[in-house]
Amino acid sequence: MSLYLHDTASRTTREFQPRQEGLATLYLCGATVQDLPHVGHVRSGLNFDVLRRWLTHLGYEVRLVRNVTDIDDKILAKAAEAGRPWWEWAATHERAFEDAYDRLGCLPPSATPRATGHITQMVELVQRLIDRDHAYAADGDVYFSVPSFLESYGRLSGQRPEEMQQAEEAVPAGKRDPRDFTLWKSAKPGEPSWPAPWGRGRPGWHLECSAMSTYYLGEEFDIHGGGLDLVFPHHENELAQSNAAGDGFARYWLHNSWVTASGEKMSKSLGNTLGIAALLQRVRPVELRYYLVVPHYRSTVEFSDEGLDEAVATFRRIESFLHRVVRRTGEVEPSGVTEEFAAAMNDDLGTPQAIAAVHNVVREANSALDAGEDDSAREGAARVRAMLDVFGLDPLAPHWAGREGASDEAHRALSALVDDLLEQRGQARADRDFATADAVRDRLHACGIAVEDTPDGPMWTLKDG
RNA sequence: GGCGGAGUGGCCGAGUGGCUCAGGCAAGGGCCUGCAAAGCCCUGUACGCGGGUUCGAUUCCCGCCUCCGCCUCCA
Repeated sequence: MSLYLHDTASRTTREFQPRQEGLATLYLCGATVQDLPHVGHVRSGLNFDVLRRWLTHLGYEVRLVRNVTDIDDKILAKAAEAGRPWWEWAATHERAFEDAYDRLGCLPPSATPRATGHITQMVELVQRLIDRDHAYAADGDVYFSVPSFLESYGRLSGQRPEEMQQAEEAVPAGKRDPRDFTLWKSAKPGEPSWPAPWGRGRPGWHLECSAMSTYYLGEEFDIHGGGLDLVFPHHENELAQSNAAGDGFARYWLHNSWVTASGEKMSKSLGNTLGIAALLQRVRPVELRYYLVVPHYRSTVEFSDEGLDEAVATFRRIESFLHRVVRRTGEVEPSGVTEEFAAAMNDDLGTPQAIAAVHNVVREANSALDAGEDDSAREGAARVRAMLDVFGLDPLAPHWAGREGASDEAHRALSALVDDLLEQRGQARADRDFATADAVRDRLHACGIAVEDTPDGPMWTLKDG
């Protein structure tokens, strides 16, 4: 059973065959660090984090490079507007993105290269394109010549070059063809610039990804990922410039769909974005991750509070199952995933079916637990942990366990107090003094502590939200 | 105008030419429980509209409607 992935370029689901046995190389278009991250940005990072985890599970060594675009028009404009240095603006937002990825449990990529750190590689690439007559300099700007590469331009996005609508009104003087795109922008007064054979300037948007992906992963690598909105023009242009320069470039193109709000794509320009920080006031990071990671990566997620609440309830069902097993029978280590789960994941990352497989195990193991079949319940829990780990959602994994805020000392103190109260309640129950017993429970509840009676005795948890 | 995606039971969301058509949430009934919670069991006659192909279509084909995206910065 092998992995199949939907490749945007061929519009088919193809068997994944890495360039090199046992090694999977991935390049993911990360953020332009011009603003704070919203759910949509993070979904992309999360979707590819799950792919990376699945590839790892399948035994691949994974090299994942996720870039940081830290120089572009909007960064310069927004920084100027705020009266801050552009590099500080970029660094500030880069940290916000890193923090969001980390809180949501994304494994760190192998590298997170910045555009500004790879000007040399970009200049080299532009020179190669000029040498091959696929690019030309005009007044310090350098453009990629689309007509010079017509035979395959448009292949990725399915656009025909002759059908492309032109933004005629804004065609710069130096462009020979309106479809040509900028590789290098000549320096403007007050803007950052770097030296180049055509004069000082800064890179165009698409250039960095071609330069950095091949620098880290080789002239041909396995998977190039990003949001669906990058297919055109960003990825089309990357592909064109890399192929034109003679590089094989990406062998599979994967694109995640986006998060919408009220039916519309969430984007900065529409102003309908949902910030990560605000959402994490409402739900725990692991719960937000569940919400974003379970829908298929190529399906649109229509964000809704109800949907988020449902995800929270569903995740807690799985989580409380694991806690029940551990409490009853002791620590459980992850074992393997079920066949149903693996089959779903191998079919273009069928996360919805895969999570259904998890639920099936949870239900059966819950029954086993009720029936006192501890071994069977433990086996289920071990599988559930393994499967959740592929989603980055194992509540017992170090990343999530013990992250609930309280320090160990505070937790110990609280635990002692609560246990004391629960003992009083237990005595009252034994005396069939239920008024007192319920009063204790109500009191704890008012303090934010939920108490549940189980066959193994009372269990308490901190309520959140 | 060009290219692409989507419309499934109260809701979210898979999937398939017919056989009981995932899973979750919500709802109702039951078991368990002092109560509550959790858990387990049972309950849903769905596939945008109109044609066609077929013994049989939600699933294939044609047309239509609606929504969304890309073609300009965008995860």
